[in-house]
Amino acid sequence: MEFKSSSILSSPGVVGVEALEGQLDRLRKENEKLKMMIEVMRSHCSTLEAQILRGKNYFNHDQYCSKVKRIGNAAVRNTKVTHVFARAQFEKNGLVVKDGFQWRKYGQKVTKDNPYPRAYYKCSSGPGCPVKKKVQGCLEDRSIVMATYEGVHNHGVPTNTSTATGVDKTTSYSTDYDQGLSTNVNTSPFKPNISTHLDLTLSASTSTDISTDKANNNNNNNIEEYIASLTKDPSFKAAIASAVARTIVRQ
DNA sequence: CGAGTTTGACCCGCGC
DNA sequence: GCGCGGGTCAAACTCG
Repeated sequence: MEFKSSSILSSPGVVGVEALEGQLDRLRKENEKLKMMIEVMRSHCSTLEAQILRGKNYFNHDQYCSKVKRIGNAAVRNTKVTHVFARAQFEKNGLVVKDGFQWRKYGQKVTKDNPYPRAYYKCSSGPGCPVKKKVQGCLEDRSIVMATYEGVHNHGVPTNTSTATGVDKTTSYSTDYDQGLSTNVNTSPFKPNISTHLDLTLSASTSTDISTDKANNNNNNNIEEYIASLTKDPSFKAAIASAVARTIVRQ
């Protein structure tokens, strides 16, 4: 995108108050156009973010809940069910949602409406822990997965996380896990306290610690991913093209 | 050798 | 009643 402000200001031979007022007026108009473009971008960012958070396919929370109810598993009905949208981390074993617990995989299925396999895990952090977890990738963005937790841990969060496999050594996982993540199936999983534990949204504002280099890198990665996801959106491109076209027409 | 993963088979509930 | 699909089991396999 080409901005003419600098060229206007630096153009030789422009003298006098009228000329400066003319420049100021043009700059104001230019500023208005840029504001409008920012507004368009903001509205599309909100739309896109809502789509990602509400979800398509299994990321449509209502559809997912109705599906869970339709399955009608008694065990599921009687236990606490939590749906968590999380940014997955690629490891040698595939997509991993790092939540501080140790999980043992006991099955994998390819479901009808999603080509990415759904993995089934049991908590192995504590003896006889009844908690199960299902993890399935998103159709449109493999870096995002939906994890479904069933049940309540009969033990605390493992303290020696450095020895556990699939454990995020950088995550300080407190005992408010259940309060923060174990929401009922009918409640929204998009609570602010969730996003402080898991990197659930694309918003850079969810970062809780920007004081370290690592956090800054994560922030930059988030912004890059955000930009990448925006540029993939055809409606976003159309909006930008429309705004640019209007700017050209008005000049 | 033990712990974890993979994967095909089986079970069970639901919709038609 | 039957077929479909999700969830679980368990034997085989892998890895440290």
